Amino acid sequence: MAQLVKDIVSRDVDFGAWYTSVIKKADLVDYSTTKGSMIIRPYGYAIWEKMVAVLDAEFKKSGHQNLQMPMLIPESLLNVEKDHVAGFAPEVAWVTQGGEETLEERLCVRPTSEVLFCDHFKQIIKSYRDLPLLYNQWCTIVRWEKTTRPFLRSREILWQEGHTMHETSEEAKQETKRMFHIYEKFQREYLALPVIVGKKTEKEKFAGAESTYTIEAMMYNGYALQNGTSHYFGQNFAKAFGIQFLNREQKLEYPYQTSWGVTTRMIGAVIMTHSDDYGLVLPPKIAPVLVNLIPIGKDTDILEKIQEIAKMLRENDITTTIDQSEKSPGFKFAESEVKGYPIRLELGPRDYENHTVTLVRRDTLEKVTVSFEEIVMEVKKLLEEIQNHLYQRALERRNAMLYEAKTYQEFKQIAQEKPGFIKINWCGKTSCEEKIKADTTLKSRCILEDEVAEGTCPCCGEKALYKVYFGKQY
RNA sequence: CGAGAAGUGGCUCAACUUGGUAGAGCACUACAUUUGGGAUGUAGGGGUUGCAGGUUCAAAUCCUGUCUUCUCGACCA
Repeated sequence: MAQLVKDIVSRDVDFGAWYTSVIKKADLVDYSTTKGSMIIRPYGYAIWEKMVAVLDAEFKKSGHQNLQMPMLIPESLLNVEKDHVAGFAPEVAWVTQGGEETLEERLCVRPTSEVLFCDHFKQIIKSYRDLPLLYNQWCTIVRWEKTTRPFLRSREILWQEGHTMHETSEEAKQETKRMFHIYEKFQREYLALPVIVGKKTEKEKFAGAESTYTIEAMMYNGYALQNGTSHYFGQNFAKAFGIQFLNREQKLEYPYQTSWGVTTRMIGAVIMTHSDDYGLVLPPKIAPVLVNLIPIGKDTDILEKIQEIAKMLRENDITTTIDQSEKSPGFKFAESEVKGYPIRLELGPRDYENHTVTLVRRDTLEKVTVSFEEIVMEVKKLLEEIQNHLYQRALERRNAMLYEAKTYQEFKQIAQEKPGFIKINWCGKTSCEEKIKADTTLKSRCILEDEVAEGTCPCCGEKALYKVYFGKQY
């Protein structure tokens, strides 16, 4: 049986310490000398590259083009849309000096690029023929967060931000939905994350947006993680920036806008959802290396055979790594678990004699013995099983932490006793959200658009308008 | 940003209370023996104690400031 890894605290004992020990032991990140700026190590960055490859292809398939905008925003430009600046002002970093000279106008390091895009859109949008404009950029942004945690909340954030402009509000709204569907599908199919998609309340929506859709994931400890957003801006920014186009009726009109983004936080979500006390667990579809081959003993025949097997796997598009270090087998097994390779392949003298290898799947740590001929087939089958099993396991765990409360008393009791999300009928008033926050520290996650509210709001007793999930968040 | 805790080789910690030449285990390097769940022996390299200042004949140890990390709030992808 597998042995617990030294220095990894159990996730049931101290979830926070467990998380940081897993990402450190698996060599995903390192702390840098400035608070909130993490070093993403090659193995961690490789996971991000897998995610980027899939999403970028999806964006391009749906007609988006990549570009690169500046990193600095003049203060006057940030100030153009008042809700936007009010929302972001508390967390922007400012450049006030260039070389030895104090700048006449402060420049803010982009916390998001809406205003930069708008400033540019103003120059390039003239006619309905210029629309829709579907842009995306992969970049880093800076938000001066108070509390930081690798992947989940950093000051320098690696992300993707899509910015689009449309002729009609209907088209822009469709774009908003199309993109959160892409996110939802990606997270379900690739990251094996069961997510809840819904609309943010007025209180929680993006600064300057008309509506914000959110992808809410639930971590192992029942905490929520906002794992992607898609905003509909209507004409708010277009009006503030004076972006107009000549429409099909020969009249000047303000275009309709969206933006949407996901970040390296997704890596944190994957870890906090799937990993365990043995270390990292990665869904095969985003694992940088699928099979870790471990030769046992120094027999040349075994080493040659394992090279041959690795080659065979690679020829079948299965990424591999061979652990040829001098470490003992036990060490290699444990290390393989820490790193979260979906499958470990062991080949020792006993196996070699029988023309078999031992395959160990990371999610369940179950072992199977297969003949040389069956390796590729069995590995493919296992990878698929692991991917599905991770999703199913996460789904069951999450569903077991979904609650519904009818009365405020019941709500408070669940909030106090059980981690997870609590669904209630809600009146729609911010004051009730604030009261709930003050009483329980829970915040609204999202409004469930497909569900119809019934009865009254348990908080104030007025007629309920929405079904809403509440939960604690990272 | 508020409350609390902690920073000593890469990691985990000791020495701090009561100032007096920084120590251990793991990791690392070399060689040998080992190899189916974190091997063993021998030899070796590596720190001036987060950073800055102060007190003192003398500071890891006492004082002040500051930075970073962790926990809990507030803020947030």
